[in-house]
Order: sequence, then structure tokens, then C-alpha cells
Amino acid sequence: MREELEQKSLEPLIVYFDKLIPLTKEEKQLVSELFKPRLYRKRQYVLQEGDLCNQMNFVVRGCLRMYKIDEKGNTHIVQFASENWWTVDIGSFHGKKPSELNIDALEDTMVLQISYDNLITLYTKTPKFDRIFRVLMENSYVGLQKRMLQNISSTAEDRYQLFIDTYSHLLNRLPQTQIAAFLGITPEFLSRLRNKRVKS
Amino acid sequence: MREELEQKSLEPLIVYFDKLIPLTKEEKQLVSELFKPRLYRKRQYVLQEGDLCNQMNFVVRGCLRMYKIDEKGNTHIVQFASENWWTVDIGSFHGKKPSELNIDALEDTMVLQISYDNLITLYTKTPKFDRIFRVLMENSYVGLQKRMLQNISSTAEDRYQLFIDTYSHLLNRLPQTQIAAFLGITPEFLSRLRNKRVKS
DNA sequence: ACTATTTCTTGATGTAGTTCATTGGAAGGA
DNA sequence: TCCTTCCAATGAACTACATCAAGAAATAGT
Repeated sequence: MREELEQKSLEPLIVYFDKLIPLTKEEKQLVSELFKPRLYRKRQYVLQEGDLCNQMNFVVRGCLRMYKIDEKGNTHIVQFASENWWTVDIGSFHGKKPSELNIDALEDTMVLQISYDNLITLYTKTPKFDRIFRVLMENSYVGLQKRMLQNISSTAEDRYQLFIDTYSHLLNRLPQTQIAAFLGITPEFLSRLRNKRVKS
Repeated sequence: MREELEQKSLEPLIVYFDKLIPLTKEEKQLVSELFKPRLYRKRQYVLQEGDLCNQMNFVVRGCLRMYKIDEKGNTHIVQFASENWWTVDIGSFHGKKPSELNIDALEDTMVLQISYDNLITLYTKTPKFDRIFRVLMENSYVGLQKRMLQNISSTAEDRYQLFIDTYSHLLNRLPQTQIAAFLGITPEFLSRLRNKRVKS
């Protein structure tokens, strides 16, 4: 019974990999063994500042956020991770250093987790996963670079528009405070932006 | 004679790879065959907006910049690449899409280039390079994420201080206009910041 | 169903960073 | 060498966004 449920929750991940680079039966089996499902409740920490990030997370359903709290106590969101997205503090994960970031759940969230050691096992047993994760990293890098460029070259209004275009599925799922923390503006200013947009 | 020169210029790259993950003689040989040295003069384009980015570049000496020009005509620098750094528009390179970015030389610059096809050859012949480039991507991602966080959470002054800490070797090599374009502020404002810092 | 907490809105005022214009100095090309 | 082009500095006016404060609306917990 328990196993059946786990098998089921693993499906989205296997489909995800298989689309990137087709997997053999054995490789699928290996994924099933090395990734573990885990449920986080809303507001629960997945990773807390100061701890080592020892798990890589693939979101099956729900939504996580990764963020930093600055000296003034303000929250800055690095990334949202909803269905079929990954989240991990790569710096901490690979560098074996305490994380400066937090990850927590904005909704009740089901993830598939792989530990550092198991990921190394995965790489060692089937180098195909080196390639898969290289491609994953490349895609993430492109996305981050795009956001970086937006941030240094656009106004808050443009960035909000891009957010709407890019994350339409999250728009009505997230409180505006979280969207503001992602855009790098205050909730008050976001409210004014929205107000202005409605009028015109 | 020509070959000797090429062999010599390839050394820094082989050392670079070897430090990340030790290479066999054959792998070193393969690198020597697939990477080609090329010289760019100051102001020469390495990649021009609208073109396909078909080469990955490793800087042996000199300095390149990767940047975007926005609708208002302002330049925004994504990255400087000096000795032992890589530069490539990954989105264009892997997505086979015209680039929205430019790369040009801030100084006379020697690079080692590998074409897309040759990189695929490299991956195919020795999957170890999948791993090497996965690790490379991970490191780049961490750096970019750090900068992203700085940008959404810090003042221009803090970012300038971080630039000094991180890129001290470039500080006196680059005109302030370029540093300002990297920090995401106007040259005038950078000038004022510097002036203020000198006084205190 | 009630209360506590979080979220959104709006106003008044403050500030980091921009824009435009001008000047002087440094560097680079024939 | 002159001449052009690029680069840094500084003033004055302007704008995008922040801060603080306070009330209204929506959500969540019991």
C-alpha cells in the first residue's frame, strides 16, 4: 500500500527526466530507489539558514519559496518552486557550507527528495545523470540570467508585467507580499502599481 | 612553429580542467584538438546581438564583457570575463536561438574557443566532460545567484564595495563607465559614490 | 461564529539614484 | 603634433521607490 503510493508520487519526476533524456527501465528503477517523497505543511521549513542543505527537492504539488532575510529583516525571494520545479541551495549543497538561505512552504507541498550522497551514487552508477543535471543547470542558469538582466535594466512595473507573463499560474495563488518580495519592491508600492494599471 | 604556439596557449585550459577533475593523456589530447585559440582586438565583437552564439569562450588573457542594450540605448553588463573565465550566451548556444546579448573585447584578448558541434563531440567521446561542465555550471549558477541577491537587497554603495572585494584585479583595469554598467547605476552616480567614500 | 492575524490599500513625506548640461583632463589615431 | 574621441567630475532639477502610519478587508484558528 505504502509502496504503491510512493510509486505513484514518483511518476511526475520520471516523466520529467524521460522527456529531457529518455531513461531505461533500470534507470527509472534507480530513480525510484534514490528519491523519497516527503510532505511539508504550509509554513514548514525545508531548509533553515545556518543549516547544511543536504537535500535536493523536486516539487510534485504545492509551492515552496527560497529566500534570504537581510540585516534590516526584509525578505528577498530568490525563487518560487511549484509543480515540476527544483529547489536547492546549490552553494550549500555542493560546497558543504551552512546555507544563508531559507526554504519554506507557501502551501502544503509534496516533494521528491534526493540526498547529496544518493545523488553522487546516481551520478556514479549512471553518468547519464551528469548530462541530465548539466542540462537542468544550463536551463536554470538561463532563467536566472534573464531575471538578473530584467532587474538591472527595468522598472518595477516592467518586472511586474514580466512576472505576470512568466508566472501566470502563480499570480492568484500567492499573496502580493510574496510577489513584492520576489520583485524586490515593497508591498505598498506593488499595490500602487496594480492600482495604476487597473485605471489605464 | 604555429603548432607550438597553439600548444602553449592551450595550457591554461588544460590546467584548469585538470584541477577540477584530473584528465588522462587522451582527454588532454582531445581538448587540444577541439579548442582553437583566437585573438580579439579591443572593441572587436565576439558575439553580436541577433547572431547565433556558436562558440564557447575561455579567456586566456585580456578581458571580455557580455552585455545587453535596452530600448533606451543603455548598456547593461551581464558579466566580465578575464583570465580563466568562461563566456557564452548559454540560452543562444544551447537553444539555437539568435542572441539578445553582445560580447566584445575591452582589451586585446586571447580566447580558446570550442564550437557547439565540437562540444557535443567532446561530451560524446568522454562523458567525464558532462560532469566537468555540470560542475562549471553549478559554480556559475552560485555566483550569479549571489549577485542576484545582492542586487535585490543592497544599495549601490554596498554593491560597489562587493565589486571591489570580488573583482579587485579588474578595478583599475576597467573604466568607471563599465563598472557602473555592471552595477546597474549611472556613471555619474558611481562618481558621486566614490567621491563620498574618499571623504570618509 | 468569533477573534486574531495576516493582507491590502491609501496618504504624507523622505531618499537613493537619474537626467541633463557643462567643464576639464586623458588617451588614441593619422 | 594636433585633433578627435572618450572619460571623470560636479551642480540642479527630477522621479521611482521607500518609509511610516492607519484603517479596511480577507483568512485562518479554535
